Amino acid sequence: MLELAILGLLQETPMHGYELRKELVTKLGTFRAAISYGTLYPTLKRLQTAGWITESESDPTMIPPMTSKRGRVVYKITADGKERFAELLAQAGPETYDDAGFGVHFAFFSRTDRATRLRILEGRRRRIEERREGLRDVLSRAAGRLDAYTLELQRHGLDACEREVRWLEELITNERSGRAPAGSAGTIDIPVAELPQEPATGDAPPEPPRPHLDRP
Amino acid sequence: MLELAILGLLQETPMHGYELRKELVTKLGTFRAAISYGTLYPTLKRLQTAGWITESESDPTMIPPMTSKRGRVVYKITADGKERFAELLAQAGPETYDDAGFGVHFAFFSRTDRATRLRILEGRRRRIEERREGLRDVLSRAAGRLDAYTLELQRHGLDACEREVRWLEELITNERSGRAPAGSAGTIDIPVAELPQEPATGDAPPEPPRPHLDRP
DNA sequence: GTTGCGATGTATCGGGCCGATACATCGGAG
DNA sequence: CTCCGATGTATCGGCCCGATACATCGCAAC
Repeated sequence: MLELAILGLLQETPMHGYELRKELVTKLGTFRAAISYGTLYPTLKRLQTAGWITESESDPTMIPPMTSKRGRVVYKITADGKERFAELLAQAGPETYDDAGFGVHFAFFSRTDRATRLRILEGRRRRIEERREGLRDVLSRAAGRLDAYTLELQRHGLDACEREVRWLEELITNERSGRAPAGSAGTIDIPVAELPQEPATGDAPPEPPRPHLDRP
Repeated sequence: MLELAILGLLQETPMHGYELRKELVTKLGTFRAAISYGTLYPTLKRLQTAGWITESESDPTMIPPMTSKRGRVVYKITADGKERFAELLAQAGPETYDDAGFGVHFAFFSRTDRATRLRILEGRRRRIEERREGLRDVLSRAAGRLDAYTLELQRHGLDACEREVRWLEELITNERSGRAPAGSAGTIDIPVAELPQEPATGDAPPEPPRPHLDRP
């Protein structure tokens, strides 16, 4: 999970740990609270051992407008790492559909082919629908067994589920009709040379037309 | 966290692991996915070592209509355990306000005094408001830096935050005016003898009048 | 000037929790 | 009679978190 996120961010540009964490927070905001350094550094070490990334001392190719004055340990993705990233992006297991996993995958949707995007969106919907059915069961069957507060909690959970299903449905419809989400912005403003643009599983490249999505 | 949940459920009635897990799932549904046995059993062992609960072989005082035919290891809360539960219920640290922690505390609100309920509700609101502000920052400041999908993810997260804040606000208002939540049901239908009704921190007992809460 | 503080930056440790896995038993359907 | 699904207890490896400990830089206050 974190592996995918790190590989994805390092594919945009090399970074050191601190920057990485900040990017992780802003990009995966809601679904993944903070990402502790106690997770980040061991993971970086793991990725290094596996050969997906390399470590280099404060390289001078740093973009000047970046806040970091003098990087200590800069991490950079390797060719193998890019392969690994593509592999992780395309595959969708059960962990792809839980809150954290879905969030990470979704955050990289602009680099995922449409078929995979649809597969993930539908898998996530299925998952949430199951949760929703469970809550409906509790609310109808066990209504008398539970106190008012517990019921209110379930109701709130049910509400959130229904809302997410509707959101997913909208996204799925848009995908099918070949539109990107609401987006006021386009792709990422990084040197294209960084991205070899390997066609993941042979599909049209992401970021199609993109009109708008009716949201109140 | 799990400690509080287990103690709370065992205060209602003695149970064995399997039952405990099922109750855990239905009562804490949304906020806490499944609770693996790989978590449950070690925790039970820990609680036992600490002296909060005791283990007894298949006791005959089992309620017949219960699904379990023949309990193997039945766990029962001790007097110390009840004290511990009250202590955990009343105290509110930072972990009380994350998703899991809040869910567990909320699920036991009918056994929490009003002052504590308000404290927790407000703490949670504060937490979500911070998350919301973070998302607003990202959406306004970093709008051009992120791709359409990432933006959509943030928007959805922001939406969920705003909704939860409104929900909390409603609950807080209700608490202040001495009402329970929407609830169509009252308290739990367990023998009152099980609950010594110790006044946690000296406050009026929960479950006041309870009219309704206007939800669409 | 120097002192001290907040942001930047790297790293480890203990512990909670999860998913996978392995068993064993019981009631009932085929 | 046999197999299957629900019930039931338990462990293991591994991810991830919070707390903690350092060290350095730029800057503002005194």
